Amino acid sequence: MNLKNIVNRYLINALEKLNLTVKSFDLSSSKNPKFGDLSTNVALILAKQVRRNPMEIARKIEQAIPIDNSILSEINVTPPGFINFRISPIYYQSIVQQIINKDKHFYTGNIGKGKTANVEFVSANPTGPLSVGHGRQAVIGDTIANILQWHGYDVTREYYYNDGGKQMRILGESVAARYFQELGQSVEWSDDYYQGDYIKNIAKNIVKEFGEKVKIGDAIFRKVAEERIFSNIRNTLEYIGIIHDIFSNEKDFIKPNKIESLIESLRQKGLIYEADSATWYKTTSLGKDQDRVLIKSSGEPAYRLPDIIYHRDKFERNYDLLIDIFGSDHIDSYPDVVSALEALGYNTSNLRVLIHQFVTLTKGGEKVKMSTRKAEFVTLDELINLVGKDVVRYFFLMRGMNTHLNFDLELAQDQSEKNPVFYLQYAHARICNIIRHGEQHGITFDKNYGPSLLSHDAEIELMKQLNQFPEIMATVLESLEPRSITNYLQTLASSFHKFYTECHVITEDIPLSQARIALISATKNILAEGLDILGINAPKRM
RNA sequence: GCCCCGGUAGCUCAGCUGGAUAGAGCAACAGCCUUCUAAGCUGUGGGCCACAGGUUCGAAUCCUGUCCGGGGUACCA
Repeated sequence: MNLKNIVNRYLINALEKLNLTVKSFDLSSSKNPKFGDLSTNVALILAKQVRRNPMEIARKIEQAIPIDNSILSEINVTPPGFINFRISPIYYQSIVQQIINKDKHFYTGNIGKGKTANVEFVSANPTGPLSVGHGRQAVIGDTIANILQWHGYDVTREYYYNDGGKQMRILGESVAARYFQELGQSVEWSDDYYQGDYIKNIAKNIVKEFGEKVKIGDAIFRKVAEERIFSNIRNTLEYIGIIHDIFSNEKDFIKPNKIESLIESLRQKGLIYEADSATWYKTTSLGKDQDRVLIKSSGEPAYRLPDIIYHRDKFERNYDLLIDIFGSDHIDSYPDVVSALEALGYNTSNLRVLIHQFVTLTKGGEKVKMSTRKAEFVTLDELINLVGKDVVRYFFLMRGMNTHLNFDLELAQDQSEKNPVFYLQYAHARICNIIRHGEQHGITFDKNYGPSLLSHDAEIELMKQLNQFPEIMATVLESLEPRSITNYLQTLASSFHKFYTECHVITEDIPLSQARIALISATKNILAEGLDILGINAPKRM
């Protein structure tokens, strides 16, 4: 059981003894160590209810809590009515043992045990290489999947794409145009065409593989382009450690019978009408300011339609938790998908849609506009080559997904050398080095070490941080914001570096050395565990 | 117009399910390596938490309004 639960129980017992009831109260780590380790506002909340002085109530509660020296060393009350708990070093010392003994509490959660989850992310159509913008979503999605796995979920990583739409047609035409240019023929060039060099390369390859006799409108242009681009996308994803379990193709969801059945279901709810020879979804009756087209007058489905069918399919697959990760361009359309699913009778409370803001790229202070079609973008590959996989992942994870991430390319490399990710990795490598050093001097880990020898301020502080890990993981499962993990690992690493400068591990004092080896081993385990969740390497040497 | 996000140190950002003195990194300045990795540690300077109201014992955090910035608002996906 974790520390908070233990103290919480003390409080509840005390309240019962005093015949006090309260709906909810806060028990959290004290921001200022002066006040102890944990503080609660329960007396302040109660004061309002019973109309009495909060200090008076706090003192009563304080007296009703027994001091158990293995956990609590002190309780005190401070104005305006906080009750503060100081935790016994004995408790923190026991944390190190738990971590070393691989206590499950530190290595896995049980909330998702026996449950399934699906995380849909990236979902870029194969019209060009992944950009830096896609990278943010890719890394966030993969890490959220890791977080769910840590909590016991059986996670499916899914990539949804569309290779049948207008954009793909233009892609094929763009390649064809380059192909004929390559053969020295003059072709009509449209501004709509994709302009990146990768298009030229694909065209050159078609010349090489299929010769010079491919005709205008041949399906080969699009087919080869899609294959090439898709394999490139997969390589890029693999490059930063991401592997999807399922690739879902829109084609499988726009079959006539599926479309008809969906339209009919919605029509029965009075949400469908025809106008201007198109089929409309009456989003105004669901609070939107305008209705949306589901089937264009040409008879083709508009993109919302397959999205709805696709999501219905995911619901039918009966996951316990569905997560969609979209860029902010979806902000307006996903509520329509959700409302349609609700209208169809699905319980959307187990669907979580996470919207992240786009990456704003600047080059020497000037904004770089990103457009796949105009080939104005920086590819994810280029970025990874520039700064490395670990930095890319960390960079995208350390900021909240609601921030408009500002990324200056000229500073990217510069910043990477001072990047906080090295701070974490360095802590891990340093520990490995100390352990090696100990081995060279015949001082190794001994499970009969004396935990009570760990009593230096820097040691206590480090143990306190270790104790936080499961709690951080629990809050991240709620918020689905990986940045809490990066923030936590920073403070953990900081506590370790401080410990390192103040306490020598390998010394002539063998018992103390062994106790400290236990402490740094536990620290190493948690650092590695955290980095693993982030998909970042924990190096043994740097 | 409508919707979503943001506005915290010179810069990039934490902190935001309300708590006690607002933090980190970078940049600037001053220190610390004859013993485990200086990619580290210690210290100094730097803030009307955009602005104005409100709720509260208590607001950077919640509510309302204003201003500024980013994005979205297609019978493109």
